[in-house]
Amino acid sequence: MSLATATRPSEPRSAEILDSIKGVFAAKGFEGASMQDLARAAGMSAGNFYRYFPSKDAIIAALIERDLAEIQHEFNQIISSNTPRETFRNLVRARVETPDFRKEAIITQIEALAAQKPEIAALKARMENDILGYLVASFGRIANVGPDESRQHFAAHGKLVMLLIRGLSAGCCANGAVTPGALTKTPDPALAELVLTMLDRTLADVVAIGALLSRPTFPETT
Amino acid sequence: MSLATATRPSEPRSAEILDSIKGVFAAKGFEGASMQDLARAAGMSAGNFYRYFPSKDAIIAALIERDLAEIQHEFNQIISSNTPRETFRNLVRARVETPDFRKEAIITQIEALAAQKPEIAALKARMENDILGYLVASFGRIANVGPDESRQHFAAHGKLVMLLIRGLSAGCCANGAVTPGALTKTPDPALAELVLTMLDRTLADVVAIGALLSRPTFPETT
DNA sequence: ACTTGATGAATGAACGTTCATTCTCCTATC
DNA sequence: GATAGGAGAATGAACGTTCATTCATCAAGT
Repeated sequence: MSLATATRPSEPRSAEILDSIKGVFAAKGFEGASMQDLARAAGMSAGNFYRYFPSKDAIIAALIERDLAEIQHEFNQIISSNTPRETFRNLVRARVETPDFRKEAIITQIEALAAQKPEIAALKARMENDILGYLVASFGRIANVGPDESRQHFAAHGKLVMLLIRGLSAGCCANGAVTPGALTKTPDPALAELVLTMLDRTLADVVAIGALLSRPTFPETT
Repeated sequence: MSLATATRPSEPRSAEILDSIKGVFAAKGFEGASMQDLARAAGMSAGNFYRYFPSKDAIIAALIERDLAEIQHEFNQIISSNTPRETFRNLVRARVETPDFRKEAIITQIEALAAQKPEIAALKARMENDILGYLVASFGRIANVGPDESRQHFAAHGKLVMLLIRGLSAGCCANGAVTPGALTKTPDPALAELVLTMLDRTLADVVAIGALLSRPTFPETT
């Protein structure tokens, strides 16, 4: 029976497969990695691979989905923390000092793919929008500001933070050798320090704006 | 006589062709654009296209080369200016407020391609290195500091500036529609303002460090 | 024996690149 | 001025390869 897609394999198995193929995408790029490569990395045949992902595009879609879930979990830590600002800073520092190179390389691929495949572009847009939402919510929590006001005043700050972190992490993937060992590069420490300073300044700005909003003595802050 | 590669076409013609195909690369991506697409955009046949560029890779190589020349020219304006700081800020502002979307989209493609083709990775590395060199030289000029000291103290600042500008410009290419009209998007003005603020702060930092270096009262600045 | 999981060769489309051929236009000769 | 010759410019069909995807077949468990 080839119709009706036989049976749907288990969810956790798909997650395992995603883990085992991340490296291939990171090293060879989306178009550079053939389905044979991916199946081999997953330890199965090309045909069987299609029981887990209906197409090549679906693989990156799944990767995005999974990343998004992880990120959401991290932000939940911040928002539910008693010391949100410290929690935020710790998570940022961890991400800045030891970035996940494969993840960043894959995001680079997704960015390029978005020009070619509208579905990927939509996924990417949703991912960025979601992350921005989490960031703005975190800022609201840190600055003690309601959701609406937070979104209104901190959206640009959120984008700036995304820009800084992504830019720093992407920079250290500037490899050039296809050798997998070259992916173990750490970002320029001096640059990382500067970026952290900028992040601190941005957080300070956010808190200051929040303080102004709480005391509506000068409501002219358009 | 097909041997001896016939004749080498003129340089300016190649530049014209690059102009006419930039949009195709930006809209469809590097792998998404076929040689037929590119030839059609250039108004010639596929075969004739190869008289101008020996391979698909060579096209992006040429694009990088040309961009680099333009950028070098802009930085020469800064370095040879009597008011380098103002010139710098003006050029940055122009780039931030009206980015060249096609150019940014192509850089996104190059970044993804670097994972796949070592030659492109090398070109990309050279491009980034050159731009960093120009930035550091500009900072040296602005802060009145020699080249060696500039390179030693301002390298990270240069990388930060690259990160900020590239991140902002790349963000507004977050299209998703393949429709060419969608490329006419302007960056979030609030974000652009924040980025400019960050750039000003960085420039101020650079000038402050330069002032410290001129007066070697406290040489402990490791 | 029958279902389920897995295989990997086969398929067909798409692509970069090549090349035999045609077209265009300039020049030299009458 | 008209014509023939020839060289470079341009064409587009064809080639060989690669690759995502499918499917007939097999293996193992019950």
